[in-house]
Amino acid sequence: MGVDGMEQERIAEVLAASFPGIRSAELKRSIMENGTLIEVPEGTLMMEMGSVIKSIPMLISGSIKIMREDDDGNEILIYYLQTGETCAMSLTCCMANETSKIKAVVASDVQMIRIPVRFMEDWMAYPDWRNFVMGTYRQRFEELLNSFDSVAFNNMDQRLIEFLKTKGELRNSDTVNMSHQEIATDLHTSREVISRLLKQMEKRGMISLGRNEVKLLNI
Amino acid sequence: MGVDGMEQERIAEVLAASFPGIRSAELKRSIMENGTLIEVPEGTLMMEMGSVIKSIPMLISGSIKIMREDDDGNEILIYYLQTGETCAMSLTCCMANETSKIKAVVASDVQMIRIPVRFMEDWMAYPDWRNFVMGTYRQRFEELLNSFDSVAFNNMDQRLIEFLKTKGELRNSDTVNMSHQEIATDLHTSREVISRLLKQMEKRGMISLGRNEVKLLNI
DNA sequence: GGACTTTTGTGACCATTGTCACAAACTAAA
DNA sequence: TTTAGTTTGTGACAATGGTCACAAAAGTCC
Repeated sequence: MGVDGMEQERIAEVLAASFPGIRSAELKRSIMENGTLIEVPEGTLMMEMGSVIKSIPMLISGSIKIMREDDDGNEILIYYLQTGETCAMSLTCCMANETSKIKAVVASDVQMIRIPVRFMEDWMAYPDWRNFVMGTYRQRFEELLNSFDSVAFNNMDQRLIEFLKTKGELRNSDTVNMSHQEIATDLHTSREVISRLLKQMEKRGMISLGRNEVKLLNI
Repeated sequence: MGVDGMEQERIAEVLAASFPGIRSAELKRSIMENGTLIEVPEGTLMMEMGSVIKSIPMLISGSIKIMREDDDGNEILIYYLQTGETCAMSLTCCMANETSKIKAVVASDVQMIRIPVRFMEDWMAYPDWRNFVMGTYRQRFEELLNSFDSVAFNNMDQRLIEFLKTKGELRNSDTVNMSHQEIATDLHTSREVISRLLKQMEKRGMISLGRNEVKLLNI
């Protein structure tokens, strides 16, 4: 068994660990044969708005930041993709041959299986794959709804609290290592607003501040 | 051939007219046998947040307003469903046995085929149905993204212009018959803000105003 | 240590939106 | 035609957030 064989074995392992819903032996084999296991370092731009989508990522570890951009270059965070998830945009766009409506950047070093889009159609015949795809849609739709809510109904202070909480949970840590400017960009506001709000929160004992660091205390 | 037979014939007709993507004879027959043709008058509350979804609507005529509500009863318009479309929420939720995350109200008298959710799983075996479902998802996701954009990046004046344009296109008319209060509710702002902005737009010759009426001129 | 860059803190001010108050215009019903 | 309810117009003011300006603090590189 050569290098390919070893890679296929590894794919089988990570599939079982990260995508437990995919059980059909035949589907697994097809994923093993046609998917590629790749690693992508933090900061890599994986997808730009308007770019054509040629492959579907199945995330094994790390996280990917999904953002929306407008014509003037303003951007705002929509949500993060994590282990066991995939990109809703990839799934639909490749079926309709549409271009991406979002931008994706690796938020922390990623391991993933990359699937060429041409298999999508065929694999829809497998109930496991259909459920995976439909489940992905449901989750993404719900997360997008939540982000929509947040922007529509909440003030910046509430949005900032939500953001810090989510970041903490995502990294499984009570420290968020970002500059005020980075946070401001994700929330699509200005650095000054974030600095002011963080200072307020510190005074109330909710967090403690350091350079490139927010420690979550009573949030 | 009794009443049922006549209803089935009507369903066959409207299917062909409004859902041209569904071609499989077998699938069509199943829809005819298991769907019900119903009419729902304007203003009917079709779905509340948190309610359990038991059927999928396939829209033949009219339109349905899809809204999001927060805990304090604030609400905001997400988008409208029209002929040939269906509700993304229904599709996913019924598969995952989840409750609705949105509220749906009939915006103008609706004719639709109602499908009990239990057929969803079976019908996914038909490529026509899968494509219909995936296409629905893509459209809904994109529209939700657009609404998100609008709230995230645009001021109220731009959002109001977009809203009026969309309303006009939807009803295929250059007159929007709504009170300022109704418009304000859809955009989740206050009546005064809308009154002021509309007055400005009238001064600039973009619209003309009447009681419960906005005429679109140079918008 | 000194020069430079990055990050944070903050005051001042403006624009947009939300809120309150009240009047005027219009409609419908008695 | 009163009367009551609905819709619209508008001024005043508050709250939030965006922008500008500038300084202080913390890190980096030599």
